[in-house]
Amino acid sequence: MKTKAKPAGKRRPPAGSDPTRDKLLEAAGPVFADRGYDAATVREICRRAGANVAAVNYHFRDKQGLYAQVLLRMAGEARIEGMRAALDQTAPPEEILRRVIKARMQGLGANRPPDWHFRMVAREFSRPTPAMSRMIDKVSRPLYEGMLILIGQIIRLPADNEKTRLCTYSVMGQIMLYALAGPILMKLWSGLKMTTEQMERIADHIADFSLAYLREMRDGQPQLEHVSSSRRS
Amino acid sequence: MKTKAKPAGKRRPPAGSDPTRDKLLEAAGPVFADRGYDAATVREICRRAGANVAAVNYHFRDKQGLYAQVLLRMAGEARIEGMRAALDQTAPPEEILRRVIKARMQGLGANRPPDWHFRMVAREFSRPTPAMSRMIDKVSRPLYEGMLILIGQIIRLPADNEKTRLCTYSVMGQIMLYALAGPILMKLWSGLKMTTEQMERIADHIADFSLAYLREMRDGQPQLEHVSSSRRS
DNA sequence: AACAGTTTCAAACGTATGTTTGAATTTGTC
DNA sequence: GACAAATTCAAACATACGTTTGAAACTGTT
Repeated sequence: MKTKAKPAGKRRPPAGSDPTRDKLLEAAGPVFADRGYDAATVREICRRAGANVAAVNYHFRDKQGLYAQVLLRMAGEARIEGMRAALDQTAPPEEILRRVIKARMQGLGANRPPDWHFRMVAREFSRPTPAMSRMIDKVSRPLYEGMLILIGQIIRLPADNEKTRLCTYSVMGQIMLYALAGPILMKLWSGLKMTTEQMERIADHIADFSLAYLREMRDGQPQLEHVSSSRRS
Repeated sequence: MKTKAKPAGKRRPPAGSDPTRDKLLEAAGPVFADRGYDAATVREICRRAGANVAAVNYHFRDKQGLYAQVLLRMAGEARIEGMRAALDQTAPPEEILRRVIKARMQGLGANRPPDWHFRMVAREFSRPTPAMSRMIDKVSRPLYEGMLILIGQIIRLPADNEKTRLCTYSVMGQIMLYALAGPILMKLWSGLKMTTEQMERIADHIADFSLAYLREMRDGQPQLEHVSSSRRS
């Protein structure tokens, strides 16, 4: 006999708020991010939420169900739609690259997700979970592939060329540093506030830093002669 | 009455090998990396090592002691001494930068640490542990600061200038992508084998990618006029 | 106020964990 | 082989975990 679940709700109007359920979701995010799914305990989550441990089963069926909702909620709050939109625009490739970088970095500015999002994503690198992997894959693979095409357009190489991939990784690495280790970088450099203006500046820096090389690649600068010849293959 | 610990050893000669202890350390690394300290269980580690659960207490006093030794061992196997050496060399700054990058990327090549090292480091971002933080700080802070000075020399700005920091982060981000997400990148791009030759090539790419911008900064290219004027302040 | 549906609660349940304990086994020295 | 130290073992211990359970409390409708 499975746990008594929350009924579909027929007698009461769909409640605009479900305070206990919301409090559980709020509390669960940071706990899962800190401790990972296995070591996160229902009791700790409920302690933080001010709820009874059975509430998890009532509202979410079980711990797994709570985790899934936390991920869903997190995906909904991810600030990367702007990258998608920027990639879809019609503009010179260099300009699109700048906009993509800006969109991403703006998602890390004043209105960035809470720190526990950073930690949750980092955890994915250490222990991929199916639920999390699906979420990240669904969100980030199209972006990755879009970037390959974009960088390829700028340097006039196919998207699957080694150089295109390496350049894409170089751009992504710069972005990911902030996306992944933002809070840590802020500790390392007290001047890093990740304000909206600062992230704007950083985005411009990353774009400029990257475009310096990408333009050389495109223009076949003398020091890149060997690459220039391999471009025809 | 605390756990009966492994004696200092007086009657037997210092054993060249301590098979159970070694097996525990071998087994513990991946388990701690996969599950984190809290969720990693002594029983799982002992199951993998083919040892009795009390062996952890006997050889390492407790779970914490085992973890500490795993970290120590891991630090010993870190392949970043080459970066330190390269930073200390006397050569043109650009050449040193290339060598530093090469040294680091070579540490990720054919003889790179086992995958669980990557996972262990990633976990540090999601949940810093004092022991791990000390280890990483001791190892990486001097490198970080050395890089700031080096980049500053190349672009002729002070080490604590914002631009110097941003450039340093841009270089580090590119490196860290492979250092942190190497195994994941290999899944994403089947052509990435992380062989010694390939990592050599990637290192050269990162150096070239970065130096394109750094040279512009140093030479005060026309599109960077505003930066050119702020260099005097 | 009665009623029925919903939500919360405390205790119980079955299972798991790190550590301790005392005995058995192993090992090296004489 | 005797002996003592070292190592391993299984069971016990105290604690903790996610889930279940039945009752109490709450809530909205009539």
